Amino acid sequence: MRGEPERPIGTHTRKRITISDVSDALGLTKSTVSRALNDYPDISDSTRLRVRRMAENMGYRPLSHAQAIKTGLTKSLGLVIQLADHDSHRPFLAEFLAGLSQGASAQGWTLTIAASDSPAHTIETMQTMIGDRKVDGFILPRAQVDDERVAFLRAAGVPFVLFGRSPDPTGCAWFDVLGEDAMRDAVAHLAGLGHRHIGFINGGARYTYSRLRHEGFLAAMEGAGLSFDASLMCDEAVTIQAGKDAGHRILMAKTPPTAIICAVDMAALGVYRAAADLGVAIGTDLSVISYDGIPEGAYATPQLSTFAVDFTESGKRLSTLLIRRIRGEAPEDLRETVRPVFLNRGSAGPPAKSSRQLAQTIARHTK
Amino acid sequence: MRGEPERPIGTHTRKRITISDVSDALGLTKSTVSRALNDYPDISDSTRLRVRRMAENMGYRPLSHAQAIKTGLTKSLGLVIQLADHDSHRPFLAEFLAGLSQGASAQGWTLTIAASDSPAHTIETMQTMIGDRKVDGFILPRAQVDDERVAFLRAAGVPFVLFGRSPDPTGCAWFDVLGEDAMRDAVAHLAGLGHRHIGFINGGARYTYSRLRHEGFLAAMEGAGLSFDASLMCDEAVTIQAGKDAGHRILMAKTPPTAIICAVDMAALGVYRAAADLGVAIGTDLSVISYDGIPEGAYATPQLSTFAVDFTESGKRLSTLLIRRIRGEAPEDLRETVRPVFLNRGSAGPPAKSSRQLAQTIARHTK
DNA sequence: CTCAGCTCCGAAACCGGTTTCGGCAAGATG
DNA sequence: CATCTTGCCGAAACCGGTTTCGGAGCTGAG
Repeated sequence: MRGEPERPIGTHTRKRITISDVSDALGLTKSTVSRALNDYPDISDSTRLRVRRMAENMGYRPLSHAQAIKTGLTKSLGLVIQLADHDSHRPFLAEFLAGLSQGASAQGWTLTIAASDSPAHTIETMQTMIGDRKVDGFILPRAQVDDERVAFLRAAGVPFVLFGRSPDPTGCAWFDVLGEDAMRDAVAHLAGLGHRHIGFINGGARYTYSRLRHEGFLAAMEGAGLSFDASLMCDEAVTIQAGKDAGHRILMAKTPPTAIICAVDMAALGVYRAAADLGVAIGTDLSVISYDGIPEGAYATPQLSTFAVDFTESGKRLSTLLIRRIRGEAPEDLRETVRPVFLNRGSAGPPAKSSRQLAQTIARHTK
Repeated sequence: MRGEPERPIGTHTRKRITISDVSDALGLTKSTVSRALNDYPDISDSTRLRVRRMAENMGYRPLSHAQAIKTGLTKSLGLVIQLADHDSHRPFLAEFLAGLSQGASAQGWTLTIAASDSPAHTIETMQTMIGDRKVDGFILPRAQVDDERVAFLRAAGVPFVLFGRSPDPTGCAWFDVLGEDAMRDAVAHLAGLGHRHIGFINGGARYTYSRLRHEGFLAAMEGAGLSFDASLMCDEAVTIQAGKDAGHRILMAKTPPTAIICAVDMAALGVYRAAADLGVAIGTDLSVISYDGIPEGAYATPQLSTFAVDFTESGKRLSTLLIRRIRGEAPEDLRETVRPVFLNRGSAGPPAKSSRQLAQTIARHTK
C-alpha cells in the first residue's frame, strides 16, 4: 500500500532550488544573485564568480517561465508546419526538426511547434502563439515570393527567420542554400560531359527558390554558349507524378534533351519513370542532375546525382539566427547562405546518343 | 526614418490585458476574478457569469507561464523524436505532429519537441525538459518491449502516454491501433481468396507491435486451418531493403507462398522488388497485404493493399489522453485502441498459380 | 432577539524570478 | 580635510497570476 498523499500528477518529489536558496547560501540577497548571473555591470567580478560557482555547485537552474513573467521572453522558438505543401518537404522533416531542436537547446531554448492546414490558419496559429507568449519568434520554412507570414510578422513586430530568401528583404533575416549555384554547376558539369541540349524542370513558382534556380540555370546556359529551348522547360513539378509528366512532355519534344536538370529530387524520380516508359536509359541515354539530396535518390537505379542540402545543419543555423534576432541583432546582420554539396553518382554521364538518335529511340518505343 | 524607440525586439505594441484589468472593470479584486474563472465553489453563479462575460468581452487570456509559476503546470506536451528509428516512422511524422498539435491546441496546450540520437540521449533530454518545467508530460511514440523511457518516467513520477501498448501496463496510459486484428483479417481475407501458403514478414522485435502482429497472424492461420511454415517467416524488416531481402528468401523456399503478409508497408514495397527480380507478378502470382497505409503504397503498381493507420487521428487522441493524465486521471482509465482500416487495392487477389507452379516460374527466372 | 452557520468576496501572502532605486564605504579630487 | 565620485550591494517594488485566510452580511434555529 502506497502511503503517498494523492497529489496532482506531475508534482515532483525533489524540490527545486530557487534563487533564494543560492542567495541564502552565500549570505547575499536574491537581487544580487540575479544580477550576478545576468552579467550586470554593478556586480564585482569576485562576487560574480562566487555566485557562479555556488549556483553551479547547487545545481541551480532558473525557471524560464518565472523569468518570462518579467522579461517577456519564453525562450522558445516557434514553427508552424503547413500540411498543404507536404510532398515537397516531408522527407526532410525529421532532420530539419532535429537541427532546429539542437540549435535551440544548445542555448537553453526550446522548440514549440504547431500544424496548420491553410495559409490563413497559419497566420491565425502564429497569432495565438505569440499572443499567448508561447514563443518569442518564428522559423519560416519554405520562403515564398509573396509570403503572408512575413507580412504578418513584420507588421506585428515579431522576430522571424526565413529558410530561403525574400524578394523584399526588409526586416528579413534568413538562412538559405544557394540553389542557383547548384543549377549553374549542374549545367557546367553537363556541358563538360558534352551535352548540348539540356532540359530544365523547375519547382513551384510561388517559392523564392524557384526563380533563383531558374536564373542560375539560364545564366549558366548562356555562359556555356548553349541555346535555350522553351519546349524543354517545365514548371511546378515537386512530386513524382508531376516530374513524370514533365519528363514525358520534354522527352517527346522534337529534339529531346540528352540531359535534364531538376530543381527538386522528387521531380527527378518522376523523370526516371517517364524515361522507363519511353525506353530511355538514365545515365547514358539521358543524364539527370537534381537537387535536395533525399535519401530515396540513393536507392534509385542508377543512383541519382544531386546537390544535397544538409537539413540538420540548416535547422541548427536557423534556430541560432533566430535566437540572435530575438536578442535584438539587426536582420541585415543575420543572413547566411551555404553552398549545396554535389553528390556525383550514376545519373549523369556523357551522352550515349545524339538528340536525334534519342528521338528515334523514343519514337520506336511509343509507336 | 523610423522614429520608434529602439526597444528589444519582440516587445509588442498592443498591451496585454491582465487579470487586474478585468477585476478593475468589474469593481472586484483579482483574486475573485481568478477564482471565478477557475470554478472555485465559493464564487456565486451570478458573479462567475459576470466575470466570464467581461473576460470574454475584453479578450482576456491568462498568461500560461504566469500561472505556471504558482501551479507548476506549463500546459505543454513533450515529444522526443528518436532519429535512430527514422526509416520506419518518417513518412507519418508530419501527420502525426499535426494530430498532436491539434489535440493539444484544442485545449489551449502546446507541443514542445526535441530530437535525440540515442536512447540515452532521449532520457537525458526528457530529464532536462521536465527539470526545467518546459513540459508537463510526454508522448512516447513507438512503444518498445523493454522501454527505457517508460522506466524512467515511471520512476520520476512524470505523466506519459504510449503510442502502442506495453507488456507491463503498470502506470501506463496508451493509445494503439490493433495490428493483431489487421493481421488476423489479412489471413482471413487471403484464405477466403483460396491461398493456402501464406508467408509473414514481421517488423522490429523490440517494438511491442511486433509480437502482437505475430500472434494475430499465427492465431488466424490456426483458425483457418492453415499450416504454418517457419521457412516462410522473417523478422526485423522495416525498410525497403530488408523487405526485399526477406521477400527474396521466402520466395526461394521449396514451396513458396502464394501470398505474403507484411507487418510494415516498407517491407511490402521491398517484396515488390524481390518479386520483380524473380519474375513474379504481384497481385496474381503473389498476393501481398501489409500494414501502415503510407502514401507510397498508392503509387506502387499494383497499388498496395494495406491496413491504414490514421496518424493524424492517433496524434489527436494521444495528446488528449496525455492532458487528462496530467490532470490526474488514472492511467487505467486512459487506454484506447482503434481498428485499422483495410484498403483493398490491387495487390491481393486469388492465386493465379499453385505454389509448385510459382516455384517453377522462379526457378526458370533465376537459372 | 441572539447566535451559530453559511455564502460570498476582499485582503494579503506567495510563486520565482527581474529591475529600479538608494545608500554605504572606499578612493579620487581640490 | 572636506567633498565628489565611483563601485558595489541591499531593500523593495514588480511581473501576472493563484491560493489561503478571515470577515462581513444574510439566514435560520432556538
